[in-house]
This record gives sequence, C-alpha cells and structure tokens, in this order.
Amino acid sequence: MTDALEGKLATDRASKRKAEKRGRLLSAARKLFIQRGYHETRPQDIARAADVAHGTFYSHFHDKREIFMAFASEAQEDLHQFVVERIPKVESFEEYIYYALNAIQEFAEQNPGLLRSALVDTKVFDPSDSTGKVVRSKFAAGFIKILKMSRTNDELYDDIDPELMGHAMMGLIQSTAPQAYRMGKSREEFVQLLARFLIRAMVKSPKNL
Amino acid sequence: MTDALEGKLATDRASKRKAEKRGRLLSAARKLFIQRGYHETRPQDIARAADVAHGTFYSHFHDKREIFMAFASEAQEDLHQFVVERIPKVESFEEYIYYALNAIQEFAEQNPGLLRSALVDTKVFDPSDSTGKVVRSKFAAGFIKILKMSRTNDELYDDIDPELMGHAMMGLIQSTAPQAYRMGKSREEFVQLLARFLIRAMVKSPKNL
DNA sequence: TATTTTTCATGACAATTTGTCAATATCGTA
DNA sequence: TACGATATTGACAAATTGTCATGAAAAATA
Repeated sequence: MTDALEGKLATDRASKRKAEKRGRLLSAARKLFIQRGYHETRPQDIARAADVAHGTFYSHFHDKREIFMAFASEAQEDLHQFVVERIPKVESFEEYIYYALNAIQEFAEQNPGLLRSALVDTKVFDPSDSTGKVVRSKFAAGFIKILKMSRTNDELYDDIDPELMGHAMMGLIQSTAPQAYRMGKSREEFVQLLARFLIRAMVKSPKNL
Repeated sequence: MTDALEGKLATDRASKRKAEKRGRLLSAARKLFIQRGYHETRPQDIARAADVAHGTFYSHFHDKREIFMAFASEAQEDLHQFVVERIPKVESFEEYIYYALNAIQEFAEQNPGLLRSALVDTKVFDPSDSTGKVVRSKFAAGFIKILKMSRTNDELYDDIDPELMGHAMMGLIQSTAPQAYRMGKSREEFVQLLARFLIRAMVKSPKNL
C-alpha cells in the first residue's frame, strides 16, 4: 500500500496474515456497499462483518472513502479479468464487441448489483482524484486497446477517437445494463441491441448487419 | 413536503421563510459537494456555509444522503431546463442532437464540476431506490421523447429502443464529457465527434455525413 | 393593533460514529 | 524456546450526527 521500497524484501507481499484480513475486510465491504449503499455502511459494520476488531479496519484503510475506492477498483479488476478470459482470438472489432458484451452481461448476472455500485464516477467521493485514477478508466483501457488496433486496420471511421470512445463504451454499458434489466430484456436481446448500435456507430463496413 | 391535503391551501408552498432556508442549504450543499465531495462534506459544514444553526439542517433534510439526492435532482432539473430553452423547433433527430449536445456542453462549462458530481447513479448512496427514481432518468426522459417521435417518423433504425437508448445517451454523454475535457478537446470537436457517433448509430439516412 | 395560534430556528445535549494507541498476540527465525 | 518484527485488539478520546425543549417570528384572529 505504502512505498514498498524499504529494506530488502520490504514487507514483501504483506505478511500473508495481514493480506488475509485485508481480503476479509474488502469482501465484507463489497457485500455491504452493494446491500446497504455507501451512506448506510459504517467502517464498524465492515469490521464486524469481517470478524475483526474495528481497530484493524483503520490499519488497513484510512477511512470509508478509501475502502470504497479499493472496492470499486477490485470490482473493476474482476470484471476486466472475467471479460479477458472470455474473449478468444478475434478477427474483427465486430466479433470483439459481441464477445465483450456477452461477457459483461454474464458477469453482471453473476454479481447482482456489483457493477451498478462499483462503476460510479469516484469523483463524487473524492474530488481531488481529478487525475485519471477514475475507476472506470482501468477497464476502459481494454476497449481503448482494441479500438486502437481496429483503427490501424482501418476498420473504424476516421473520426473515432479510441481514447474518448473507450470511455464512451463504458458509460454506455453502465447506464444501459441496469436499464435493460429493469425493462426485462434478455441477455441476448441486450447484447444484440447494443452491439448493433456500437457497430453502426464505429465500423465502416459491418459484416453482420 | 408532507401531505398537502389538509385545510384548503394547506401550507401551500412552504411558508417562504422555510423555503428560503432550504434554498440556502441546497445552495451551500451544491458548492461543498462539488468542492470537497460527498465524503468530506458534513451536514454541519453545510449548515455553517448556509449560515443557519445546524439543527435547522435536520428540519429540512433527514440526513446527508437526502440532501445529496436533492442536490442531484436539482442539478438535473437545471440542466434539463437549460437544454430545453436552447433547442428551437427542429426538423430532424440529427438537428436535435447537435443542439442538445451543444447545450449540454455549454452548461457543463458554465457549471464546472456539477455534472460530474450530480449525474451519478444514486444507487450507490441509496440502494433501496431501486425504482426509476434514479436521478438520471428524469433528464433521460427528454431524450426518450425525441427518440420516440423520431422512430415514429421512421428516421431511426428499427432496433432502436427509445427507452433504452435514452439512457444510453445519458451514460455516453456523462462518461465522455469529462474525458473530452481532460483530453483538451474543444466544445466544437466534442460535439462533432459525439454527434456523428450517435447519428451513425441511430439514424437510417443521415443528411449531414 | 393586541392577542392567540402556528410554524420555524436555535443550540445545548445525548447518542452514535470515527479514529488513536498502548498493550497484547502472532508469526518467522535463530 | 526466545527474540524481534509485525499485526490485532478494544478501551478510550475526539468528532459527528441527531433530538428536542425553548423561544422567536410569522400568520391568524379579534
């Protein structure tokens, strides 16, 4: 967490024991943030749910804001991992979109409430985080990468800015997924609608519709 | 606030005095939430900044969550108003998009930080608000309306679901606007990029590119 | 205007939450 | 087993959140 540049091995992977507690805290936090929301979740509650003394909470996280950031970060990491694992070698941007959307929806189904809670713009909690530490950006990076490649291949329109549109895709998915859920759309339908939308918007000569 | 169905005029628009304090509180809250964020803003701070006793805070809002919701709601209302005023009679969806995007960007410039803070998915603060009270939806309603009309006119692709895509547009704008700002894009450029994107995605036979 | 009634604001106080830290326990190693 | 390093604990102190009796201001009544 802090600078790991001390001694030799430094704390070298946080003495296991410590890491274990941290994991417990994060896991409890995840449950509570999703269930009760930020406001109604007290550091105490997290400690209790994690079965550690509440003093321990503060040796791992400075305050609630910090554990929330960690929570959001972790969720995003998980999603990223999940999606990456499910995308085979693809030949085109179009293919990629379908795989990615499917994976994201699957993840959302397996982790109800998680994306909704974790993919917020963390600026609200910590305005000083004006940098790019914005949580979503890490995941958006995946999109940005494929967008760049596809632009090089000349698959996409010239006015597509990979950087910008990577974020756009995140925002789109985030706002759309819960809504589709509320509207009772199936995963297939959701993926179709969004994929077509994105492909028309970005791909010069779509192969599938 | 409560049931206004008593006597005749009931309290009918909160006795002026009270409304005034409430306004002061909201205005102070807006400043602080943007400046310091949710976490670092205490109800006390809001009361102090609004120049009222801190007990007064609680007679207007139950807690911080509630005033945050009110803040978000108000900001959204303002944006909606602002945009509506700036959209003349339009002939096509395309035209609408350009006006709307321009207006939104102008609003964002005039109110730095506001959209970023206020357009969050309030589910994080209050998970029980699973309904459509989601803050963004009020504003999205504007998009949904024009989308419906345009679909009736057969301007849009058949697979465009106005309900879903209204929200999609919000998410897109929200995630994209701050990013464009960070990337140093001008308002004109931003509007162009996003407009083209949206038009290609939705309009069957675009007139302008 | 004087009197009564209602509504609101206030800040002292109580309750809860947050954060600190000296004492203690646990782990790895000699 | 003893030692040193590190992590955990919970009692305590600090800060915050929330309540409510009191009185001031506005509105209603006369």
